[in-house]
Amino acid sequence: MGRSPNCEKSSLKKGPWTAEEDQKLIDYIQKNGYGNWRTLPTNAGLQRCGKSCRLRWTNYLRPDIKRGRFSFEEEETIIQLHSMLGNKWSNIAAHLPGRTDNEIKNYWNTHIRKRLLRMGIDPVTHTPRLDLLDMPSVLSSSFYNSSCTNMFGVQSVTNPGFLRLAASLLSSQRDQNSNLVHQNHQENKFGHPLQVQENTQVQFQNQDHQTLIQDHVPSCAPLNNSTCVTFTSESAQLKEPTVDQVLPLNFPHFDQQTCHVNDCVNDLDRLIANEGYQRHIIDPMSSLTSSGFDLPPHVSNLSRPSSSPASLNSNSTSCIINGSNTEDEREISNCSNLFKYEYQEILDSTVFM
DNA sequence: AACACGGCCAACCGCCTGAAT
DNA sequence: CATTCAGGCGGTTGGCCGTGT
Repeated sequence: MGRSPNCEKSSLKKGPWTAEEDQKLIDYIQKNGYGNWRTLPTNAGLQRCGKSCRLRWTNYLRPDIKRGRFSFEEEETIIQLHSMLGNKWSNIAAHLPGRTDNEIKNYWNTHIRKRLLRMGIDPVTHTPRLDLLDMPSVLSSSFYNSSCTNMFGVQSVTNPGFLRLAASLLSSQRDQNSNLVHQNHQENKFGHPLQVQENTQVQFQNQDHQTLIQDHVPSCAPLNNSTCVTFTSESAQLKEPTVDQVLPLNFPHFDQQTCHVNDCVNDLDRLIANEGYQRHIIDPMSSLTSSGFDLPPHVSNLSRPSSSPASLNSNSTSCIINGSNTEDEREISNCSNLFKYEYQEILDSTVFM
């Protein structure tokens, strides 16, 4: 004979927990720990199944649970891990301290999954939804055959640039109501006042489906000298965003409030070593056109180096930047270099969006 | 003000695996 | 070794709540 049943008592309560029940459970676990869920309800004076107590504790009452909105970093982590692990919520939760598998699962189903679908990204495979693309033209293009197999091949599942783009776009959508940059004057880490241009609402609409992305695009520029990372919005009136409109707000290493690049050196090395980033930037326009790819209008806009944050030079790795001191120059240089790598990845991805 | 609708999320359900008996 | 269950997991549900009409 095996064990005797424990959770089949009809007298056991179900449904929402009361504050009194919560307190009983908390008090008991604080005194005795939670080694045996089977006997816990009886010992704690609860008319609940042990399983119910365990769920209540692990998903809600545990003191180390983090509440509130998911951060951009958490969202990006979820997307990246989900692309590798699938619906392994407990494994994903193991990488997000304070978050429960249930919470992550709920957040995925109610937020991320829906927005990925709206963006035309398959939430299961993390690739563009093939049913929404003009596949004959894509597959017949020499550009696809020569340059972008990573978008639909095996590598596409973990393509860091694409996943980052997806996370960034999700974040920008989420944050648009959060008034991220609504002050007219702010200071960066050097004490320079930042000029925040009037927010620009940009729409991005895919011709094949009704993806609509609204984005508030700030522009940060110190007012009093030439040391700057300027995010011009010269194409603010375009219907679709250019690279510099997409990146500054969503750039994962970039602190919008302070115009500070976080952990850029380590990240640069990591990106180059592990994620296939290159130390040079291609000339997007010539590369695409020479391979016979018919550039859609918004990609043409993306390809203009002059619209990039630090005057991306298509023929070299250098940027035209003026700085007032060493720290500023290093900061700006790191920032602009990071933008180069992102720029190329974003471009690769955006061609198919 | 009342109603309908949809989003959110805590809690439950059902299944699987390893351990206890 | 067979049986049974606890614990863990992913999927699903139902009630609450905010928003739009």
